[in-house]
Amino acid sequence: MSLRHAILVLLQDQEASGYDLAREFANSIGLVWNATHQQIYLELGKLSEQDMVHYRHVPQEGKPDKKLYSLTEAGRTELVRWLKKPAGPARIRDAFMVKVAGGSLADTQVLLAELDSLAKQRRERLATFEALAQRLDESGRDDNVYNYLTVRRGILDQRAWLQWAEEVRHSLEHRSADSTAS
Amino acid sequence: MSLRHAILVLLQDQEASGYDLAREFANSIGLVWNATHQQIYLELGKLSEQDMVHYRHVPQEGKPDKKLYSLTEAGRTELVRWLKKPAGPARIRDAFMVKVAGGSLADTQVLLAELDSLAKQRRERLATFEALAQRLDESGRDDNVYNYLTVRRGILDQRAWLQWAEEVRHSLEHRSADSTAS
DNA sequence: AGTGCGTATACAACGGATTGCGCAGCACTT
DNA sequence: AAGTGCTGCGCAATCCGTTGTATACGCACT
Repeated sequence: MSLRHAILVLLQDQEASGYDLAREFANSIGLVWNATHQQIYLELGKLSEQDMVHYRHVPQEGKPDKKLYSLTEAGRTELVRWLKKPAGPARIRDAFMVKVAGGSLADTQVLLAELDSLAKQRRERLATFEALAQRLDESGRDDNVYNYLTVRRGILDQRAWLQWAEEVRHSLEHRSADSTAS
Repeated sequence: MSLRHAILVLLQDQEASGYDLAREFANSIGLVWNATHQQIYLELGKLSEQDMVHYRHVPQEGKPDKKLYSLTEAGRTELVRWLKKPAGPARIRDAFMVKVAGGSLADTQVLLAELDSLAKQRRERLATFEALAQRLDESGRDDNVYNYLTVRRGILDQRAWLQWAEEVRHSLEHRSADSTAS
């Protein structure tokens, strides 16, 4: 149970709407913790009931009204409490990796095609993160060290994946060349 | 819904008990897909009802009896079907990363201690994977390319994390030196 | 006029996942 | 003699998460 804490962390710097949070989860933080808007709205509702967050209603023109959430004292206290206790191990669900593990039954061409498509997404993400890192580096590095470190993690992650993808491609192409030749 | 497929992949090579699978999920595959024994037993039950897997009861001496599961034809067909359709995006839940992102509210010493403990685990895992990779490399590389690639992923992942950890340590130590000096 | 996209919020239903508990025997240590 | 840890299986409750659906307005495109 800790989508709540991810939300509290995001609200720590600035107030945000559910929609804003959803966008952040889809981008930067999404690499490390993901959530859909339904989940976020639900959790914001719960947090609000428990007085961890507070919102003000902001009418808008041309756009639907929104609710801007911010941390309450109780929310900040809860966040500090959570930060102190050890985090659980990281969990991942990478379906593509499972497919590679079961690769002997798969069609190599299909796997290669999927690999390319995933690699493309990763490269785009890498570019986004690198641009972001540079911007953070140029402005005050000290104020947002934590932000910077988060982005660095994203960069290293993408690079590691892409390097692995090269190895996979090499092995698979080798294999497919074999089977084509036979 | 695809713990089922991870299980089918594991059963593809060899028959295994629920307990065996749980160990595999805790180790090698665990980096990419995790599951507890309760989940595994439940899923094996469902798979068995649907005739995707089949088990034989094996009495043992000195240990509890066990059920050794293996794929049926239907299970293999389902696996092949699943391998063809594109995998969803990888999902992660890394609580420690969330903590780093919210680091400005955290106690630097606590974070550093946790970083060390996680780094230790990662280093151990890295050693295990590297040993495994070497063994696979020495025996026939071609038979278990897929297995080898899975392990490679684990290695690259650990290395990327450890590199990131170095960056984090550097930043945090810098910070803590500042605050100690002031 | 109709279609699709972006902003913004929300409910309902189902299924997947975690947590807590329980049983059972053997081996090894303290 | 009691405690700890490993092998092995399983149920029940609850919570988390996904998917589907809904509403509402403005803007741009065809």
